[in-house]
Amino acid sequence: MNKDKSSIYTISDLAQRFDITTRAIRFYESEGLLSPERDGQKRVYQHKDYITLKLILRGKRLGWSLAESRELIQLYNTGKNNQEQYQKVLEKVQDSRDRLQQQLHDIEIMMVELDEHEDRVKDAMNRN
Amino acid sequence: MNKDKSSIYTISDLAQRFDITTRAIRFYESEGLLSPERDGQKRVYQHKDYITLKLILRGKRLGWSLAESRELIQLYNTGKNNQEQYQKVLEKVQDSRDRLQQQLHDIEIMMVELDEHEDRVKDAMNRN
DNA sequence: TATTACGTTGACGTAAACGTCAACTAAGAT
DNA sequence: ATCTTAGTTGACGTTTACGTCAACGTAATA
Repeated sequence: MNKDKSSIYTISDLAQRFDITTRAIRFYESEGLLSPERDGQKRVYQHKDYITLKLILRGKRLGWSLAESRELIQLYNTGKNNQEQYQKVLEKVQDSRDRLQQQLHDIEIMMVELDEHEDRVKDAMNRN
Repeated sequence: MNKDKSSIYTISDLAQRFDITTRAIRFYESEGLLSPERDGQKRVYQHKDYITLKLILRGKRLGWSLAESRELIQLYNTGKNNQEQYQKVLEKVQDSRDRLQQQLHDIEIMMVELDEHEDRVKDAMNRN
């Protein structure tokens, strides 16, 4: 547990590392997902902010809205045993999982249908 | 291959079957994804339109834009061997597949972290 | 000291995919 | 003849997640 100097980031540090814009990071803050410290007027990000950003982007990949990710983040931030929040998040995770299941199914069908389509097209060509 | 009478739908028939609004269906048409026939001014949908709608919604579940789904639909509609279009669609399917892979990974991590969080919280409670 | 680089706060713009009226038409049912 | 019940075409509104200026502050550098 060493307080590494590298655990301090500027806003553009984070932007680079996550390949997002500083505008996005500021927006997440304005939406209550991040709350970095300040040095004067400048934002200073710590390791925990890095972690939070990782959560946000993971949520985005899963199709979560920022409001949804905010609930997850709040769950982690308050060290409390908020069963209600916890259940809500769990449900959301389950939803994502269900959606993934459906999508896997969709992909399968799409591949099959594309194959069939190719077969038909080639068949039609050979008939000439 | 019987031309079943049930393969004719009104716009609200389709809306019900797919649990979407008629507004959405008209919008898809205005975007060039559907082109139903008309009986006077009324839209009349056939089985092929039903199929197309299924494609659209499958695309949506996979996170495709309507423009992307339109390419897929055009591929199917022109019975031609459009290799270029075919490749583009194949790539898109592959993209979706890659995204799914990443999402599965994200879900796993999220579950683990939620578990860990719960453990920590309960641990803290037991220390009192 | 002037320039450059980076940061800040507004404020307005944007794209996608519809939602939500409003005003009108056409076909049956009463 | 009138009332419902769909359906139609605009047209404008809405949401989310930022993008894109503009105008300004600050700090290191030439």
